[in-house]
Amino acid sequence: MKKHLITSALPYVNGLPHLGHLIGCLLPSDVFARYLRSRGEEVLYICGTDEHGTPSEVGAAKENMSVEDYCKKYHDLHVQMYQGFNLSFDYFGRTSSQQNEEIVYRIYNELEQNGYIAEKVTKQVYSSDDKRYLPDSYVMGTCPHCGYEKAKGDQCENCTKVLDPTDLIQPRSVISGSDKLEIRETKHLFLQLPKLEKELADWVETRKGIWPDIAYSIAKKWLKEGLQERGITRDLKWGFSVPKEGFEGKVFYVWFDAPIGYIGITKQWADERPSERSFEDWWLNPDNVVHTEFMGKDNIPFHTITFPATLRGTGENWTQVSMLKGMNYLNFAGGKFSKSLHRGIFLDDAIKEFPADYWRYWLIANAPESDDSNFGFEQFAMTINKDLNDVLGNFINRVLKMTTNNFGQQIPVLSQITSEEEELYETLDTLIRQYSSYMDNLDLRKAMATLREIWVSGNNYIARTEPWKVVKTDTDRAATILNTALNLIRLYANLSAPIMPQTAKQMLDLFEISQDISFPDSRMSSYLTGLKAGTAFKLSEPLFKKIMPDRVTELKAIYKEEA
RNA sequence: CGCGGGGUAGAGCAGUCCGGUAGCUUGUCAGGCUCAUAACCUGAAGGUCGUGAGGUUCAAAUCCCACCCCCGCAACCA
Repeated sequence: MKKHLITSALPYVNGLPHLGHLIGCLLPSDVFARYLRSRGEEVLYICGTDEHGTPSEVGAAKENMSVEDYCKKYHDLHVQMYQGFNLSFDYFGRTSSQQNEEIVYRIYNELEQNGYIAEKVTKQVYSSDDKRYLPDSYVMGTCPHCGYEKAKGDQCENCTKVLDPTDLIQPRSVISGSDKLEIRETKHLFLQLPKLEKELADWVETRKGIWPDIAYSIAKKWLKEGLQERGITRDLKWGFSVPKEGFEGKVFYVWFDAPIGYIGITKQWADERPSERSFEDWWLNPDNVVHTEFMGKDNIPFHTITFPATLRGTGENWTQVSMLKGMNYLNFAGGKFSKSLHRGIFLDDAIKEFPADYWRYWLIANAPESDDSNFGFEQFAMTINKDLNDVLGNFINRVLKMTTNNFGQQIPVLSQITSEEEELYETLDTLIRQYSSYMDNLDLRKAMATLREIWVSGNNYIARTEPWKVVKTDTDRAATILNTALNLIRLYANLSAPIMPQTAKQMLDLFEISQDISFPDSRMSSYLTGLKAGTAFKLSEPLFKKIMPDRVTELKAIYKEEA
């Protein structure tokens, strides 16, 4: 059996993550990791903060900290928030780690030896007041086409024309506002993507029908337009220094070392227990590892083209991505979430308002898979109230109470199975097959619709069999129905656990025996008799609380969601 | 003529690849039930599938053509 390597795109360390980051890659990858573990698969789930680059340097300067301290501070905040949402990383590392540096140098040296690295002199904007080179988007000025005064050096937001920093009238630094800019010539290293194009195109072709359309078509687009050589170094201080003569004072570009970070972070994980773990087992073992990557759509080119090309160029037999899930964007009140404007719902606020599982369920059930989707508190409340509270929560509550009132707090005896139960088994066997097939294919919204149907089938069963009536005339029959219904709670816990780990645990904890999460691998006819008669259970508060209309109004005001 | 995604009941979406009486959730209305959290179960109404009295076809949401609208991306923004 192949083992599963799962990676989530690495969130940039600068600033705090919001719901868009959560649904873009972190949460779906966690759900998939938990799902595979529940099926007994061997899983290594890796993530971490992406730390190098200009935004970190600028952010640190703003907060008057060293870049090292700044990154550490925000890395820790990320960790704290992801714990709050129960993300089950096997390791959450950092791209600035010494292990990542080792891997970056190893890969760079191999690329160099194989002739995939070239030197090239480029022109860069240098700001003498900031004492640094400026990336194109850090240069601001008046657009020569439309006169917009806040055009950036890569593109004018107003007229959308693509610009070069030298096109701008009255250019100035975004960081300091200084206009003391000059164009300097500077030497950089470039990865020769064109040399790898043919090989890459053949490989991408084999991914047709396996990757989602959005990923395949973006990769094809780049290949169709022809790959260009790509700079992999920058004139910055914060990063891994370039180990080559004449490149002193320069560092590798963040987009070169960030994806390599998946490997570097795996090595961080392995180095904790070197006697039993090795990163080679996962990253230099393509025949035995299935690698699934999760990312937002903006990241797709880097995961389908540049990173695979980088690995291929080394000549080593790296584990390549097999499955790839690219997500569209989650919008808020019709617009984008924004870190810089603090627009939207950030994770620290989200967790204060509602339990993590509310967010996890809503986000997965409404994941932006085929198109950008929108977050709104009204929709959120509706889904939580209906699906979680009414359908699932109420089912558990009615079954527990009815049983308690008639048989006490223990599972009653299962006697004669009837056609009602057989019909239920059959319905569930079909739905569970469907559910697992959607999960295997990472069709998250469809999987959630099916999970909901599975919950509904329990209410349906109770409505058809009417145990509250039957108990007056036929105690054995009522006991059988409630025994089955209580077993459904255990089923629901195990099926829902990848999405709602905390709630699932609460559900299993109702029964006073220790149980681990595991996906039902047998048919319902035997699975739904798994909890034995006589097993004690607890009564608890309802698992979910409704979100009332006045609360929705309040939330919309606090988070500035326009109607 | 830059590229990609999307435009299907009030809202949110599936169906489009491989043409064949338009489906799901929510909301609305009616009925059932009264074990449970004003919950649950069943049924009904609601759509000329962005536009084109466009093309192909016995048949188009689905294939072809033209156009319109929304969102995202455009390699130095992660």
